[in-house]
Amino acid sequence: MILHIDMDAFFASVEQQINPALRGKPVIVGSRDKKYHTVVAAASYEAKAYGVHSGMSSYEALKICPHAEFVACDTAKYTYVSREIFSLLHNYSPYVEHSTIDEFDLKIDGLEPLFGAFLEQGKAIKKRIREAFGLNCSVGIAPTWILAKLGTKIRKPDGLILINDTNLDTIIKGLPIEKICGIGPALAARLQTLGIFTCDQLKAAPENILTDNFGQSTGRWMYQVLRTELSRFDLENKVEPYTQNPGPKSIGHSYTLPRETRDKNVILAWLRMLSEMVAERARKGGWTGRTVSLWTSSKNESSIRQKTYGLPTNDGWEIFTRSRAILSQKKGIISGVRALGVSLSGLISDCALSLLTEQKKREALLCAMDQVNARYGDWTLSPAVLSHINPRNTN
DNA sequence: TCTGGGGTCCTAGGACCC
DNA sequence: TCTGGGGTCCTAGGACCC
Repeated sequence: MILHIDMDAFFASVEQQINPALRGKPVIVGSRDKKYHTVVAAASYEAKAYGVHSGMSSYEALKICPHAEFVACDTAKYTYVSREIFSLLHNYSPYVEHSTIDEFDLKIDGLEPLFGAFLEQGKAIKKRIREAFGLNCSVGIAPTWILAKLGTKIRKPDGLILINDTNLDTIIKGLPIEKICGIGPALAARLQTLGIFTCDQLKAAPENILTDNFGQSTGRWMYQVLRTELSRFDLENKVEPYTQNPGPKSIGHSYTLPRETRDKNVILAWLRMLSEMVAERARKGGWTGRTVSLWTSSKNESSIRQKTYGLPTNDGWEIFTRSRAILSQKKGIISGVRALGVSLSGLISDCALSLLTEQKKREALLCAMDQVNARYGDWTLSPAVLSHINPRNTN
């Protein structure tokens, strides 16, 4: 059984806890330190009541909710609170996972003797988080991660639900397919052309219809996503949360300019800036990477060009040089630039690299030892611990 | 004054090697 | 004179998530 926790209006709620003057008021957390030219990263439930939602431009949000309090996004703050919640959850299960900044997963099989029935466990955790942080969350409990996640989504805010074979079909009856994590606008539109609009319709769809239309991978996933029994294939295909944090696959930064530009100097200045930001973060995390990607976008189009180099780097100048080279090739790079981004992938952990260096040093050492011994006779050089039985040692 | 910024995964085709 | 197949790496683009 998976117990999935999704914090309610997380960023906005943290701000309201830290600053009591914001409590009970509509709060908009913007992604940048500007009231306009940004989008809504999170909205308090008071703001949501006016139709404000994350992702919409703050300009639009302030139009429909002019008296909202605007707060700049402070990721460090939210990360701190998130880690605190994570460590608190270890009191409830030995298996806790942290999938995003405001979501957590607990495996709760076999814990009933300690904490009571599944719903009781959910209730206790919600209460504890509220007491400790003043924050509300929604909890979904189900045999698979995807169903637990669905549970939090349909019971938000402050929800609690247990999904199992007994109530699954009742719950998904008439539920729009977009509620499933992984089915966005594009897949939903394609499903709708097949006459599939709701979760119960999706569950009733024959597997071959889904695989014929969406391929083996996505098709099988769609067939399994609303079922409680999973095959090995499905366990490998994210119906379950990942078991351990595998580290990042890429590190990137991007920036949207106030307006579109063709000025090479402006573009290069930002390229340099973004490269340094990426490099700094890579070094901080102990990563180095071989592939540099340059993303450019204008009003109507966007493109990504990437190039893989033989040697990994986390040097800002080197990343800048590589991204500038991609820019100068111009193939597919759009001329007027509104936003641009630099990202480093093909990441290798610094540790692995230094292990590699250590290994190289050791190989060089052994090679040198062999050469000396070839020239001056076996056992001229040997490991110190062997000195007392060294055939060349007359003592 | 008019849309952010951080990611992940999948697919498909081309180049290249054995 | 004519023709295979498996595997890896790389790139571009699409879809999705918070």
